[in-house]
Amino acid sequence: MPELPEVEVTRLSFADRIAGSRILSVTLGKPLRWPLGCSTAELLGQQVIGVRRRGKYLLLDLERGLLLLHLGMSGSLGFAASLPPAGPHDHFELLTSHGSLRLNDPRRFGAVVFAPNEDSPIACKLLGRLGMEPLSAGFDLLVFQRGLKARRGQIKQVLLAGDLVVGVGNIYACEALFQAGIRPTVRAARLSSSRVAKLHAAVREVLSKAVQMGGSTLRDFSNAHGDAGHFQLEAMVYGRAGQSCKVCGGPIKSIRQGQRSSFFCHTCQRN
DNA sequence: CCATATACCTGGCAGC
DNA sequence: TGCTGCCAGGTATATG
Repeated sequence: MPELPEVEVTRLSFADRIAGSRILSVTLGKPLRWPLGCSTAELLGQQVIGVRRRGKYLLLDLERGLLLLHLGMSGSLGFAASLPPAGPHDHFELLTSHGSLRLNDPRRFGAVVFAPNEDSPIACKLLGRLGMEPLSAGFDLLVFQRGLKARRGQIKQVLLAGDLVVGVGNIYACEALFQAGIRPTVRAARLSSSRVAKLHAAVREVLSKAVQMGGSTLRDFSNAHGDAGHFQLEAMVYGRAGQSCKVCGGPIKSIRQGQRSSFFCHTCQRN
């Protein structure tokens, strides 16, 4: 579930409330993708300064160091003064003076990793190859254009790779390509500059609209308040194989690209 | 260096 | 009802 919009919506739903709190206890469940990388004692008593986002990572700034949180495929966070008893899929919990922050992640592709600072090896390993932030002013059209020109792969795969632009996952790659009228199988390097400009705008528009709609809830995503998102109702192509295109009425196609499903309209998305 | 395949893990669903 | 196989929002790592 968690692409950039879901991660940002999650951040917005608890950042203000947790900021300034102090960590009172740490509870670990089953192993996640990587080990925490520090003792729980190292976290106790530390103040939570704030919550930032980089790509699909949340960065919990502490007095000394930071926690990198990733929601993987099935993760979600909850934050409340008091949470229900922990279930079998709750694998990390910070009890703070402002409330409890809990990660629920059935598939456990997510992670919570401590880094002493942003230049530490572990932080560089996880964040170092990330591309431009699509919703920031730093999402430069010319850099995007040059980056695409240098790629031999298909545009959908290049978007998903995350080393040119971050945060675009399977749902929003499909949606942005539809909005830009670009077929997901086109070689990135073959896109004209006007189509690249269209795609650049489409990525921004689709992601920011999704943030406004609270993200997409396909199965069980919710923000840290427990609210579901609604963007999935706006989807033009994702998950709509065989249904009719909302623009031209033609059938939405589904294909496989790099072991993942892509959805597109053969008529509205040409070359 | 680049592009593609694999692995990680659980649960929901279609089909038999 | 219960079994099997396939599919799912991500991405580091291995392989070619």
